[in-house]
Amino acid sequence: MDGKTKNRATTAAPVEGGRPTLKTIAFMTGLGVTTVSRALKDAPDIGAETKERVRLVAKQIGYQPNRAGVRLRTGKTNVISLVLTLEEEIMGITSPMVIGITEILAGTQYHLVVTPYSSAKDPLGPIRYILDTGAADGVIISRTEPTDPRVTLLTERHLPFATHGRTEMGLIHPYHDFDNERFAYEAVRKLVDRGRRRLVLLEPPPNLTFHSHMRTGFERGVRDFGAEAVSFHQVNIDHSLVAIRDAFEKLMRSPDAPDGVVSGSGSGAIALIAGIEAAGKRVGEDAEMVSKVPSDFLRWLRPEVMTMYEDIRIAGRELAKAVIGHIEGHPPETLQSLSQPEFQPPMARSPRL
Amino acid sequence: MDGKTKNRATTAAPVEGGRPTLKTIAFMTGLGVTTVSRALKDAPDIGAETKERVRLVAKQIGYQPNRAGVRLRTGKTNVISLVLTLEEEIMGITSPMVIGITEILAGTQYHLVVTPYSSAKDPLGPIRYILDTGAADGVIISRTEPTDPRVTLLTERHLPFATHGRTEMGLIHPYHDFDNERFAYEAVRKLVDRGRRRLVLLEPPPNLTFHSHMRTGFERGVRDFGAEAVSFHQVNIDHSLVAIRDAFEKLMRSPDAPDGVVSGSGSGAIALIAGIEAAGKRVGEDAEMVSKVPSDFLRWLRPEVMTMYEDIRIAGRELAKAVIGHIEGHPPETLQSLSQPEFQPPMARSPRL
DNA sequence: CGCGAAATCTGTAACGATACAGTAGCGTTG
DNA sequence: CAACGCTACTGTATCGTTACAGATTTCGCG
Repeated sequence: MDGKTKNRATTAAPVEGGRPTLKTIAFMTGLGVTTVSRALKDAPDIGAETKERVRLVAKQIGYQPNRAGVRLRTGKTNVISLVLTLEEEIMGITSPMVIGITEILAGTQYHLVVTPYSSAKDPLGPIRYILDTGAADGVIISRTEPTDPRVTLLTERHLPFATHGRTEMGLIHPYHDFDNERFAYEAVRKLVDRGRRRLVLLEPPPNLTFHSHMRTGFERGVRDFGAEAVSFHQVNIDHSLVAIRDAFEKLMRSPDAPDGVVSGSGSGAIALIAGIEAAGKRVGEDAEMVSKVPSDFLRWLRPEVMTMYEDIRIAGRELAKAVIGHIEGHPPETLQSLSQPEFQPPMARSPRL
Repeated sequence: MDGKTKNRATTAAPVEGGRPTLKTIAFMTGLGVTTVSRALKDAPDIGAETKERVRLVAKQIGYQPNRAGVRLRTGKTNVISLVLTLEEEIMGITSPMVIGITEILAGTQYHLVVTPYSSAKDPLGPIRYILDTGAADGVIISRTEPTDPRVTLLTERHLPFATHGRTEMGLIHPYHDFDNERFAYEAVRKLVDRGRRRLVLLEPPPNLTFHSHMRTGFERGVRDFGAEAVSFHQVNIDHSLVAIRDAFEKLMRSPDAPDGVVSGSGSGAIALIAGIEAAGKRVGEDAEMVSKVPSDFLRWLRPEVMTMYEDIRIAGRELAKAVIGHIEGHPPETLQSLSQPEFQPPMARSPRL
């Protein structure tokens, strides 16, 4: 047919109707597939005008690279995996976490895949799966432990990740954390300011890193502000609400009963309140309470409890930014963040009523 | 070298160390790549013994098909996409939903990808994206509307999906729903049983299908049990807690004040309680309340509120099963489920204290 | 005028899987 | 015994992309 035009776009006109590929653009521009590919990546050996032309056509026809093609060829999955325990949390912190992560990923080519693992018996399972199958370019993990085998494994195998919570392995890696030490310290200050002296802490489970953070803050506060720590290790925030309530009711009925409580979780606080009331006492009178919360229900329903808000959505955002930074090769020490607790102001009453 | 053995496994010995592929198995068994592929899918034209041998080797070396390879060749993504609004819900129903879905997917080859869309302005955005890029084999959507353009689009384009909530388009499709009509009806019964007569409903936003379900149940209850409906349409469960509280406080201060409340959401209930109390009245005395809840916080903190539990985790499971069923070609009418409300028993007090 | 370098562009092979169109071997049948 | 059909297996092409190793053209410069 046309003997003049070099037979570019190798085989023939691409089948119409389907989704556009590099071949489509190659055909439309009269360029080679390789050129188009390189033009779209802004490679240095492609002419400026050509790049412009390719970009224009690509945008016009709504070209989007085929993820499977890229993944097969390069190994890049463009996937971030959020690894979760199925058992995780009564009071969904997963919700805002997922939302926060996707907010960041929405501006990128990354997709979020949720990878669960059942029961604490095999936390390495999903990590191994991701490593073995190359399922993701980066991983976000939570419930971080001081010596966390997942962190070890991911580091060894050079898979980028970010942890919600810190580790204590002398290993610098991306993380986001809430300053739980500071929270507990300030909580104690608040209670002492209000005349409370005999304090208890409903602590995180001992295996997680922020257990010691919170304990440290609590104990430092108790020392600095001249209070007294009442022992309460029978339960932690991972226990059922019923277990927490029962244990705390018992404590409140005993001669050791505290007059101030710091709760490491919002749902734990609910159980503590129930325990106090089951013992026939009143929150805000017989005992005052400060709790870390992921929402503001408690503030609405029990304004007498002082709360510090931990914004999980922001945590999700920070974690997403951190993994991506890690993937892009930024040094891990620049990918760490710690968010500071702030007391929530008392509930605003509507001014106009 | 060995002239006798036919040169099977086409090129040469696969590079060691990497992850096993069909080629690896082909090399190990001395079969062709095609044979291995077909053996693993239990194709009828492969000998029983050969299949056995291939399966054994595959299991031994931990073969897992490369998702990108499959996806590129067949178009099957093995992905289910959960489409969410970023703004969605204060009280995370996303958490248990995600958990429920992954519980089901864990037993399959499917991965869960969370695809968000910002603001209600473009609910079709993510759907189009998935359709255009072939990003998933199936989709789960929520906040379903009576005439839902997403459902129309997905149906037209034959992409399997399941909706959380029903539609009213004369179109049979997979869904899971909570029986909100029944909930409201039974809620009214409960209130009337306790001597309440002037009732209000805090309703879902009018654009969602379950708005009319809940209203219908409410109104039918009001008729059947001889109560009276007090108008309260200024706000719905999508409004801010502050807005709900203020509106309800106003109502409670007016001569029209109701003595019974049905709340379509747990967080809404919290705002209603605040409204009642802001008006100087008491929940359980001046007005009684029944609420649908996704957790049991309310029961712990405000046992005077009667609650019906909607198990979102189960919804997640049902939806996952439904999409997969749809993908596998089961008729949609067999992929519909409706979960029945149940009153929650009053909080169990610990017997041993 | 010839030659090398620079600037652009290109074809081929490969990633791992599968659809498709075979082929080889063997027993049956007229 | 030729033709046929069946069983069991195989090679090739292909999905969309990119790495790599050219190829072509232009231009400066001796």
